[in-house]
Amino acid sequence: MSKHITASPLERIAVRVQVIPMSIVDGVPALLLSAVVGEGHALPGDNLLVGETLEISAQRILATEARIDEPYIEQLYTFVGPDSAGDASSITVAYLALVPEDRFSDPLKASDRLALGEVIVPWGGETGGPAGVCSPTGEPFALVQDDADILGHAMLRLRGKLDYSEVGFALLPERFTLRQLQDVHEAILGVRLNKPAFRRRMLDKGWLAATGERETGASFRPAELYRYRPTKGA
Amino acid sequence: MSKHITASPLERIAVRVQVIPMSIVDGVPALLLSAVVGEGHALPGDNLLVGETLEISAQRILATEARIDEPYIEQLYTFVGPDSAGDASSITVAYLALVPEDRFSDPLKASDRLALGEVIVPWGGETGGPAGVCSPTGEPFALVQDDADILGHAMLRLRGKLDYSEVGFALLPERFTLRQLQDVHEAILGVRLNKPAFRRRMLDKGWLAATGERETGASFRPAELYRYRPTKGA
DNA sequence: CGAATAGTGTCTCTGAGACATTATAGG
DNA sequence: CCTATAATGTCTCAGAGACACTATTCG
Repeated sequence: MSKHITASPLERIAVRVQVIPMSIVDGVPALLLSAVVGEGHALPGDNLLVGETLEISAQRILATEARIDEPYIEQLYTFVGPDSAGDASSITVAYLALVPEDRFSDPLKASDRLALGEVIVPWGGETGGPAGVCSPTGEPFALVQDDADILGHAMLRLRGKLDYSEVGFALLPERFTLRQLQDVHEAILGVRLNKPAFRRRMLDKGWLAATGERETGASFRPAELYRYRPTKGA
Repeated sequence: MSKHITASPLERIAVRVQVIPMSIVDGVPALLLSAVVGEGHALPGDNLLVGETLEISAQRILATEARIDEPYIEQLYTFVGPDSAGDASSITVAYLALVPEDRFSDPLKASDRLALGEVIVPWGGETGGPAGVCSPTGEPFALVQDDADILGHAMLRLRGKLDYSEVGFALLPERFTLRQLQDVHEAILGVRLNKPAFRRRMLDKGWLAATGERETGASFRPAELYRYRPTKGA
């Protein structure tokens, strides 16, 4: 590590914002990766621009690099790492962005610089640690260590917050069936859940409003569609 | 908000690290505040120096401004705010530091620039929001909005992690009684807990190792002293 | 022995897993 | 009527609150 002799010892450095655009695709946690010239794939990211807040910067990166608008967004953590030039150091702020599955298809069709990756979590429960990514056909993507760490943090955060927060609904369309909600939970937690218990728990929380409508196109009994109803107050 | 015309739109700014040195004092969550000239009290903080990681910077600030060494330390969150000069913007990374109660007394005796503040959480459960501080005699301290927000985040984080992590033990000396552990939990959660249930839960987690020793100096039956035993593996 | 707190046994209630049963759509 | 899935009823088990009871130290 190089030491600089400066007039002021104060560190004045570039700020990098790195984003994980995540969803549940085919029942598996998945994310969008941008192609990096000659380096395979990496998380979408860019430097913070003058006048931006961190959250606005993350939204700009998502819109520019992954063509995703109005995501649910959440800060993960911040660390010191090398800057884009590679010699000096910079600060990186990692963000997690969640969207419903259907909002991944348009960006993937429109840009060949984007790739879909399936998340591989090599640890159980809330142990924590880095996570990996592979293509939908199963070939592993090479990730830099920082990206694997960020992704691991993202999965840990999701598993921790899923049960008492709205993150599960950020991964679903506005109207959804209880089975879809359960699929999302199972994908994030990496375990199978008990159906009656899951239904009871979700309905008891008061988060769900039945719409009276039912899904269409199934060749069996159609499930009722629910809507997320944010709880006002404590 | 002022816009700058620069050759590069890249934001190259100072990084500020802000720390909450927290403990449980007399059964109440408390923290150390530094005196700011002409401005009352504020959270200890300083700019990131060249070559420092964020965590090392937080430790330096704690050692320098609050005379606290080897704390349990945890990153809270990062936001864009005004820098120390007040005109341009900077990035602030907030850290939470936890120490046992007895490690607050030496710094408070040694430095008259430090003040002890008791945390006031104006919300129940895990609702979240800013928190306040008052002196041990009950007079409120004025906090800037950012500090109140950071403090609220800290309390929210503590409440959320208390039950499944080691943060509770970071607030206790190496050997402690189950009553002390329960006092810590009650102080953080802001509720009274059931004694037998609390004992069972803690002992069942396998986190505690009985030392065989007992506390001394009490005029009643002395409690057994326990030690925290980190769980290896999942 | 009295006071004060440590530590435990037991009842009950609640929430969740397991499993079986009923309900409803298309073919 | 068959099949596949939705939705629900019920049994059981585990964890936690409530409460009372026993244990142990000092004075």
